[in-house]
Amino acid sequence: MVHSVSEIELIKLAARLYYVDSLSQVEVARLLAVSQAKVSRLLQLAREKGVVQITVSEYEPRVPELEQRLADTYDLGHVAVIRDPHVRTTASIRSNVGYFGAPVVTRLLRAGQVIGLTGGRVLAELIRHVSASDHLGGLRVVQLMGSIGADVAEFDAVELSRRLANVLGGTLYTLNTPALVSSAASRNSFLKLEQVRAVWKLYNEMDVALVGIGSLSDSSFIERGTYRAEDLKRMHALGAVGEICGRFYDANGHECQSEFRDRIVSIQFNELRRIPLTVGVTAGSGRAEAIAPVLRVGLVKALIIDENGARAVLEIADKSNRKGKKKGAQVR
Amino acid sequence: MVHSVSEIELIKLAARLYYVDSLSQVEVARLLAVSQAKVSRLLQLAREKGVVQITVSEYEPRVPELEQRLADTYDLGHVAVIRDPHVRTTASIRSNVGYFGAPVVTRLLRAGQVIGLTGGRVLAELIRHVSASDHLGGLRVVQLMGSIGADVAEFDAVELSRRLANVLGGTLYTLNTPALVSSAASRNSFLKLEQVRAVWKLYNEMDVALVGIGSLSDSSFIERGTYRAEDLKRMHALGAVGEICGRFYDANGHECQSEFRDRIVSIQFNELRRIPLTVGVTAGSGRAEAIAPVLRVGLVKALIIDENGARAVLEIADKSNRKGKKKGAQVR
DNA sequence: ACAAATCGCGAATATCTATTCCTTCGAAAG
DNA sequence: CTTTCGAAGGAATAGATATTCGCGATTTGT
Repeated sequence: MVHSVSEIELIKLAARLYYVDSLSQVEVARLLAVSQAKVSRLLQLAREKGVVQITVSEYEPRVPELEQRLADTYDLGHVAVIRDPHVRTTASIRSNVGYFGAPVVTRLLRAGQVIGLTGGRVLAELIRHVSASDHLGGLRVVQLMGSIGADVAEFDAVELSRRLANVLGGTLYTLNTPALVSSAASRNSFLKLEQVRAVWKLYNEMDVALVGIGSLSDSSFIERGTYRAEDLKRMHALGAVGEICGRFYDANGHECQSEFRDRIVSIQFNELRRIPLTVGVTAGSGRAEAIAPVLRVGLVKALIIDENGARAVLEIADKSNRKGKKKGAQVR
Repeated sequence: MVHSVSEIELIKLAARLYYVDSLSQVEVARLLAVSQAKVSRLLQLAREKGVVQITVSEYEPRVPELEQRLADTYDLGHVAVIRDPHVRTTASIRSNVGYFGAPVVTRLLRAGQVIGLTGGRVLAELIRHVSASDHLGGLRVVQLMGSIGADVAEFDAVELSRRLANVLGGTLYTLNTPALVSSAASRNSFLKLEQVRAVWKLYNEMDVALVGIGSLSDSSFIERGTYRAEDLKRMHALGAVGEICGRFYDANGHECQSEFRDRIVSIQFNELRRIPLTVGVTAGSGRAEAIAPVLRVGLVKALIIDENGARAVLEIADKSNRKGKKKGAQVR
């Protein structure tokens, strides 16, 4: 692919006519007596070779100020607060967090690590935007909880794990069980399965876990029919404010006792807490009450969140600071 | 059309995603929760507002060295030597000369002037590329010779004059006669027509004339059937080397005596020579022998020519310099 | 020297982008 | 409160661009 001097002149000429004089490629082609296809290729070369330079004034996709405050307040190692898009629909906020969160998360991972994943819509968006060019290799990607519905949804832990393993390079360790089984006994028999136990063992070797944080009001579990609205109402009465891996916890970050606790197939909080790096991935200000507790107790050690969500979380922190004992939180 | 801060952030984001991350507009639209149409508009704004800056490394469409040599050799006021394109077909060379020659010519013109035009394919290309944004107004555009064929071709003097008058703004003065009539008597009766005489009078007020320079070997006149190949052969035997406005001349730039001379309806050489600025527009190295004489005798005072043609003309100049008396030409 | 592989190109086509047209919404005027 | 105007944006579509495919030329390997 060597280009002669006159070839480079040709490229310059094409670039000049197209970008400066804004002729169409067909017009340029006529002028140069080549095909439009060739003009398209010439222009690509022009961009690659720097004959044409396109500079875009920097867009800052993150909000450093909020990141700093969150990191200070909850003593987090890594925080990414993703600036909200102009049009704030749930979907656009999610995909924004996914798009700009993906490279942040990717940079936390190293070749050969054991990575755990749950499901969730925001997490799904993030995984979608993990680029194949960040290939690491040798990962072991482990599913942290069973599947939510009978059918495998786009954002189930299995699907996300599979995609991550494919894109970054690594092996998928799948649980192949539902998230919620009919009884404690049933759960125990599941856990005895060789396949499941092999996965479970990896929980102790895990380097990074990526988890979604669920609220009681807007939950994938209801959408997918695993829990019913009444179930959540009851859990709420018991003090539950959020959910991770299908497990409910209260405002102090303690897991709630309930009929479900023994029927859920997923990593346990004590195991989760031992993982060196647990990254919460979430979007939307309605989640704040679910997020604050797990940050406070260190169940989640890093956070990818949207701008509005971040503000909501900080507001909660401020409130409890003002009236309660100033435990762990400090004003900056 | 005022844009808020968040609107500008939106523009930046769109530009960033499109130009830096090279997402398609549809993908950007999904991410921003707007339509693709809006993204297209945002990107346009981004370019207009300088959020995106596209710089193209300079392409030098002209060859200053050859221009200098031609100007020195023939004492020309204005010379443009247009760099040859990579692929040298007759068509691509012509359109190149037209494209880059057009602004040069336009810059020579002033509002209110009387401009004369002949026909010709290169001149046609040039006129084609005169941009409406260079509107001057008040021009009088005069046809310097009759039409070559029965049908009006793309590159007939009428058509070119009409277009120039339209684009730059001015009135068209058309001859409405054939270029070659059947007899001297016929010619005389044509010249007596009030309409024709009105045009002819303008020849004395003319500020600028744009003329093509024809060779005997490759002539529009043959293509259009005005002259036959035998005619040209005969003219060649009489010493003719070129043609301007349908009039033949020899290597010394003197008009040839011939049966045609009294039958051609076009401006005369003595009138042409009085015009303050006569611009020759030509392309192709085969024309060199026709070009050199008219430059030497000052029938043409400025030149728009392609690179190869320029070299050929200079070669002729060098040759006659070396063996003949060093009249007017100087080595630089 | 000949076959095989590679390259470069343009025609056809798939894909992406710009524009047109129309609807909606909100502000200003009546 | 109603009407009118204009701005803003999306759906449909016209128009432009990128990609695929296959062919012929050129180089490479045997």
